[in-house]
Amino acid sequence: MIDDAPAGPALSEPQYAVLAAFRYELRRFLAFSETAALQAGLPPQQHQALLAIAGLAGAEPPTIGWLAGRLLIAPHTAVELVARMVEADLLTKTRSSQDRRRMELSLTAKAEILLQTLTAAHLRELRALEPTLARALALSRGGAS
Amino acid sequence: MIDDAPAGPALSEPQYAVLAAFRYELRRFLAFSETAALQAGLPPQQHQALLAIAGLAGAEPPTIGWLAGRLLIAPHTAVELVARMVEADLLTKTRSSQDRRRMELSLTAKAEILLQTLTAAHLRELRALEPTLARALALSRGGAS
DNA sequence: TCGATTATATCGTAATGCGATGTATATCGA
DNA sequence: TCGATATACATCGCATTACGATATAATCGA
Repeated sequence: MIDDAPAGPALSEPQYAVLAAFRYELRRFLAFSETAALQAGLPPQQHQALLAIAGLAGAEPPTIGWLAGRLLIAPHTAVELVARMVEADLLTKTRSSQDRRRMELSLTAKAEILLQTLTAAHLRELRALEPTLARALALSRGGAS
Repeated sequence: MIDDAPAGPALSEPQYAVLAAFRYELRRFLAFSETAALQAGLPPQQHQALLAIAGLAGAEPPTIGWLAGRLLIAPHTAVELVARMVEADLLTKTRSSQDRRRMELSLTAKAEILLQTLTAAHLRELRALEPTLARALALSRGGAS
């Protein structure tokens, strides 16, 4: 085996266990979310797009580029995502009159209904998962020297 | 707009904003993790497999089916993942003598070195991100009736 | 007004997980 | 102990989705 660490102090086994547990809980939450979205008829990434737009408090209307930033995807990937969502009657896309390069996005009534149900379910799940997640998170924080 | 909810009580805008913020922070952590793994030369899912195995405290040696359970993927997907990792000299796969159906997995020295560096970086990142994540998590919990 | 930047769009490609299915081994009941 | 069933791993083809490279239109600064 290896006695000495090549890139820092040796990590104890509990640190791997704690981080692994945190990632496992994260996966479970994300898996719940994906399943819930799919059961509602939404590809998971489309659900995230709806949530990001609905959660935008500011006065600025969301655009494709803004959505890409929130979802951490490339702008041209957001273009394709939005095209699928417009096709599915989840978003409307209108060219901005101020800046004719921009496309302003807004939720359709269908999207709002879907998102409302999904968000309620997510908040319930998060309340159930929160203690475990918070504990794993706290352990991770305190786990290293 | 919609005054009344079709599937439960109406959700206020702040609830969308809070949940959206939580998911955004989650994405940022996961994006950090993927980038860190790739920079170390590991596909992200292979990194997760290494972490899951290293974090296994029990005496039972990990198998392909066990790994599938921890990663929340189908068993045959884990088969393919493990095959890629054996090919990349990250795992060894030996048939169990107790149950010749099972394949027992263990990390190679190369994998241990990679994982140690990655885990240290993740724990650092998690310490930095923890306040924001914990706050978003707490808000989500308290956000619904 | 011209070059640089920004915003969106298109096309081909690659990675990865799944469904359907197959094979070997183990286990349980009569 | 033999056959039915369950378990564990494996293979193949397919679908989804994001990316890289690239293109076009609109805006902005000097």
